[in-house]
Amino acid sequence: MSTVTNAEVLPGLNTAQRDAVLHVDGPILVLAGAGSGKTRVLTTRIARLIDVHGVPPDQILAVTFTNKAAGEMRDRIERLLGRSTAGMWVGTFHAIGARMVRAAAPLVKRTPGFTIYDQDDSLSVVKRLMERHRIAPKQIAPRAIQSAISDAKNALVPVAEYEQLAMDPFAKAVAAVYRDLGAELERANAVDFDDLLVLPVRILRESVAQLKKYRERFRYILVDEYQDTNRAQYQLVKLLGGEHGNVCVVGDDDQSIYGWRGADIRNILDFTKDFPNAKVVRLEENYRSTPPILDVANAVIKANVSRMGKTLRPTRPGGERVTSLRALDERDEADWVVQEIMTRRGASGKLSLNDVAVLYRTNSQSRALEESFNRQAVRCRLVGAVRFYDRREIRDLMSYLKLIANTADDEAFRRAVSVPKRGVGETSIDALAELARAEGLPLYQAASRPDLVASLRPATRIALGDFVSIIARLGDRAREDAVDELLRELVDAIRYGDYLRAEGPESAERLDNVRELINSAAETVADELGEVGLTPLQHFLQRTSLVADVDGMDPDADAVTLMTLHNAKGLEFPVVFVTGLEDGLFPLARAYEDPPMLEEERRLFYVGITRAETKLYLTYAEERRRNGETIRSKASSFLEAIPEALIETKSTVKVRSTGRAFLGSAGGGWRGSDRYPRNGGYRNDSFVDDDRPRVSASARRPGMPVESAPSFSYEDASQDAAVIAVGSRVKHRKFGSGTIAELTGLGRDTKVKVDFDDETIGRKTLVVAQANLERGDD
DNA sequence: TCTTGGAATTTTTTT
DNA sequence: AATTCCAAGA
Repeated sequence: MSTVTNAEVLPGLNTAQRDAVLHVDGPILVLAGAGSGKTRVLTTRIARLIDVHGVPPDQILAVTFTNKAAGEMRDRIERLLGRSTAGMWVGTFHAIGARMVRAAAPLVKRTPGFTIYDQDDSLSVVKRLMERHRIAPKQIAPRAIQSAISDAKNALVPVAEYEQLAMDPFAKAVAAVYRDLGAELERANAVDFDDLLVLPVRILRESVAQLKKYRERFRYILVDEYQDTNRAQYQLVKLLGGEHGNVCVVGDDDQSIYGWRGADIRNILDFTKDFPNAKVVRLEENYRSTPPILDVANAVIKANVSRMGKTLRPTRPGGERVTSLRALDERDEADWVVQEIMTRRGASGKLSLNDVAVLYRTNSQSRALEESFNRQAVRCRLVGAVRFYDRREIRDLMSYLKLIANTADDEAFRRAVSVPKRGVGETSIDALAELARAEGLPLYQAASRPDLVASLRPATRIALGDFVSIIARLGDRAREDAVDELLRELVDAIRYGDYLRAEGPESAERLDNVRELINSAAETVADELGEVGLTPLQHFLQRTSLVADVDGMDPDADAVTLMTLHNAKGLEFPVVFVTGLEDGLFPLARAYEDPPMLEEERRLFYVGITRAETKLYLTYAEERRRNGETIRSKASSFLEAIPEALIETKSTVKVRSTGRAFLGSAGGGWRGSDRYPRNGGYRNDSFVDDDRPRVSASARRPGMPVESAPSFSYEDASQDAAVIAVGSRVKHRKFGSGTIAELTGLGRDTKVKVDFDDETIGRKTLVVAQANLERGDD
């Protein structure tokens, strides 16, 4: 007896969920609030399609946001069905796109073994192309160009159209690079992340046969997290499912947090226009969180103007109030978080570390937290931050593997040929690149042509010859060998261990990472995914270039999870801390100038809140180091906007200060702000006792006259020392004279922005303690 | 070609 | 704070 027949499954579902599950043919939009059981709806629906309606698994396409979610979805469906779902395509848009490109590679002038360039790879291509077009990176940031191209691709704007629309110098520069990038990627038999969406669209648009093939194959299409799809993804869905209309999209406009990546909220708002007969189901009953948490969530999201409007209704009873915490600084905040976790663990006895997540806006915030966890010997796992595959030693070896798999990959060639150092430097590579370009060849092939390299220095020629023969030899092995075996041979051939050991004290850790890479390669060799015609190495590379941070999250080890709010999407934890709730950090300062951006930040906060099942903490610090300078800030406006009654307020310090001004700080940047003493109730006034004159924090109070002491002198300022204040004149050894325009940071962190008289120099940011400024000329 | 030390610079979020 | 950039020297 099937486990997904009406009698057994439907009683567990509410009316709306049942509506969504029972709908079979035709379009359906499921507006699923956080924690409303949408995963259950999706999995049950798919299980029923297979079991009750007899749809073969290979006629189903399910799109998820991460590979991890894909794996979980397949597992759950197979558990419901009690059998395999082999043949069903489940994966991210990018993974599915890669598969489509692989299957029709010649149509987009690639081979099935193409390389996927990550952001760093394509940025370095962009830089080189800018050089070719004589676009100064000082004037236009390479990243800006890269992201403009990415936006264009995600919006499906082709090069020709972009060129026509390009009016200003920036857009013209982008257009030039955009055009060349396409040619460059093609020549390298490579694609970038965006191409994994754009190229499938092109394939379906330009080849009737392909379109027919996929339309007939995928009779049922399901898309999760639909609010975060961009135009290209939307187009893909429309091309594949537009005809039969068996498209089920699930999303929540309140959880749209990827606008900056081209996600277009109109996709969800306009779904019923694109599919006029679409059924719409709303899931508003929340099964995840307790009422106090949902009260806060609803109160927060209510402030957004552009939303469809939806209120989460609790189904769970009772629950603790949400706690907010004010801390002194990031370290204080982190210490408190760890202690609170341990206290809760002691009190309840059955709270496992796996039940706890600590979330933050930016990756750099993880550091203080991680240190605190380590200091207090509490296990934690960090998701994101430095991705495994981004580590230098891993990138080194991966570039070899990529080059072996695809000798046209010039990015891989450039990296591989220069580590370990073998006497082929930038000059030689550039010379080789010139030769290669003249012949229209990839670097590797140019390097293996004796007639071409004849013009290079003998030493360079020999070094290149050795390199080429190593790659060629390993290339032969790659056809047969397992990837871990190949990696061992590689490490041996280039003496990578010796190289790392010569590098210094971190070599042990790096060697560990190399071993880990070899282990992970050993695990993936057997995994075929039903695709044919690729070598083990090609499988390995295709897989590793699409892994997300959360994908590698190991749920077995008992540890607290630390990650960004973006990474927390789709996850849930009994206990959640949202940290760093300070104005300027969350929401980020720039969001204040841009109302839609502010709303997106608020949605991100909403996502964070709704991750919590039983207890939510919202914390902030009065002072935090950011980019090397100490920033003082007040509680986030998001926090302030929550009705007081919903929150229990705490502070790391029990005794309140009187709020009196500091005697020692002339200019009084902190006057009126109440700072708490660190220990006990006694103010030890380290600022007053410290006899070192300090640059005041006045810069933070625009409009106030600025007075400050030069931080680099303990004695009286000498005659030559510059007056560091806004408006004063200074002289720099190299840049000449200028006027101070801005002053930031405290003590040794003090930085000035100087407008130099020489127009070609313009405005520069200098660290006062280092720049050796002299008194200016007037 | 590669090393070095000082200077300048950080886009927030990621498939 | 930490990485990346740059110019000068080996």
